[in-house]
Amino acid sequence: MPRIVAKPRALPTAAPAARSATRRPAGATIALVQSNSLPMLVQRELERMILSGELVAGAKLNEAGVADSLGVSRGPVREAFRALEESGLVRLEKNRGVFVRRISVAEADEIYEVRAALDEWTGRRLAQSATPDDVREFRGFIERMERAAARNDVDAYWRLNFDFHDRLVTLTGNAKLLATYRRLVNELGLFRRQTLAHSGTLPISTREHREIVDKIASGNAAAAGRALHDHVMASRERMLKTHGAVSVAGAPRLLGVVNARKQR
Amino acid sequence: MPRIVAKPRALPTAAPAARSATRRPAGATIALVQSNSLPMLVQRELERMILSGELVAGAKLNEAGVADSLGVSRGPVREAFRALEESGLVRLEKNRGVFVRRISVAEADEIYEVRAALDEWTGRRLAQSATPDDVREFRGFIERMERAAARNDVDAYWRLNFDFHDRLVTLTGNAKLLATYRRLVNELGLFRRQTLAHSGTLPISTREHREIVDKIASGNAAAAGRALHDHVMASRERMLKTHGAVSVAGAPRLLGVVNARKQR
DNA sequence: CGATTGCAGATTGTTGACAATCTACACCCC
DNA sequence: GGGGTGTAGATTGTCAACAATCTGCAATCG
Repeated sequence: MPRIVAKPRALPTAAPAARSATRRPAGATIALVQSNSLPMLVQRELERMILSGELVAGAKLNEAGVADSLGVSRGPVREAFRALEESGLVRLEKNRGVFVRRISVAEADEIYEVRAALDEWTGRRLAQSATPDDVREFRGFIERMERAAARNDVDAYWRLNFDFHDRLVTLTGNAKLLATYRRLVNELGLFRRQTLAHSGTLPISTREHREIVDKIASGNAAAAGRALHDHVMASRERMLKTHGAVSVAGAPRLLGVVNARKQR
Repeated sequence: MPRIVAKPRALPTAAPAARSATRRPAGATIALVQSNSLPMLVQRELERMILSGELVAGAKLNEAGVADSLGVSRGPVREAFRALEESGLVRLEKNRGVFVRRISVAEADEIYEVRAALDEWTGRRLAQSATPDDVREFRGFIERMERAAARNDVDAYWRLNFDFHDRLVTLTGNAKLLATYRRLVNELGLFRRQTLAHSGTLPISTREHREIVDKIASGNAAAAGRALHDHVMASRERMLKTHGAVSVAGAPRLLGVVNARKQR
């Protein structure tokens, strides 16, 4: 198993500043150090590392190692680990260590279903509350996604897709929904071995996106909700296909789930 | 503000057992002490105290105090605090302390909306996957709820209602959905100043519950989803009413939310 | 008399050290 | 030679002490 060392200068520019505390750069960040404790900083840095793929799923996180590389002691690191465990990004095994969580196909499948439910609600809400400006912004996203798809830039497409969906949920104005949604997407991020990697599916995804925005713009709540729901479930199907899992036969939406109990 | 002291013998029966570790009762729990670290125990105990109302919203939690009363040092307590913060039950203020979170009406409102989305999905799924045994179990719940309502036992009713809904989500077989649902309900629990307190609404709630089970039993996914969605939104309305908040005029379902943006 | 400043006590943030546990490797016995 | 056993090293769990920060009160000055 690969011993995790983490970049030596991951956070050292921030840590000393927080420690000396007496002298701060200038009239700069006054309330910034207020809300940022050491455990918070460590948590955020580890989260960044995990979500960026710098720390792969299954990797072991060494307490002392992380503490050293970040220039803090083990206490704050342990606190950060607890928070990350609760947010679902790492798994704690008593006396064994902490590991970046590995999401199984079955679990990813579950997450997709929950996401579909949240996104359907998002679509319904936006169909009623979205302003013309909002719609213009969404169309801007789609335009950029089309350009990215045209030049087969999967990375850029992925990022735009991420931002597009995040923005949709944000504009519902429901902070709790956004927090819930982001937690799920983060966990799903642990799983993405480039699900929509092969650029063949990009045009399909783009068409679905356009459908979503059109339905939102039309003000038809039910239709917009259905469009978003189906889009997420279609993504789920694409995921299942690329992972060779036996997809439930039939239509992707609420069919063929007779023995759902089994998937525990 | 009331200084929290917590019951002196809150956990001491468990703590020493975990510490001496050499001698365990009998051939009893071998793998139990394996998975239960001190921070986990503290977290669970504090969670229980908060959800049971033993610690009221807004109360300050003293690190040393909690550590003393639970017979551990401050380290595990701090780790438990971090986990509880991430799960949304407490709020950490740097250099000020940790406080049991206080949920505003606006936030509770948001949570109800997210819950409605999840419950709608739950209803749809159960309409397709629930077995006759499941339906019988649900009807059992309703029967008991009716009896509790008949004798105006609001506490018993509340507990049954809680278990009923939890069981619904559990039987979908989607663990991630269940975890997400419970997190939201926990946070909502911080808010319950007996929303359905006055027993007048009990018959209404019961009628809605029967509707839900009937629709699930009928196998009509869309109708079951709608029944659960509407039930949650009706609960939301009852909550808003008892808190004197200005409920959005009009039908409770997806109407009159023209300026949703403002509720941030 | 009101506002500000300084101080004392209490509380939180962080650290390093010690104890318990696990892992891996070498050794021994059959 | 194979399987079990014991020990050394490394890693995690827990703790107590030190440093930094905050809160409340009292004294002082305008």
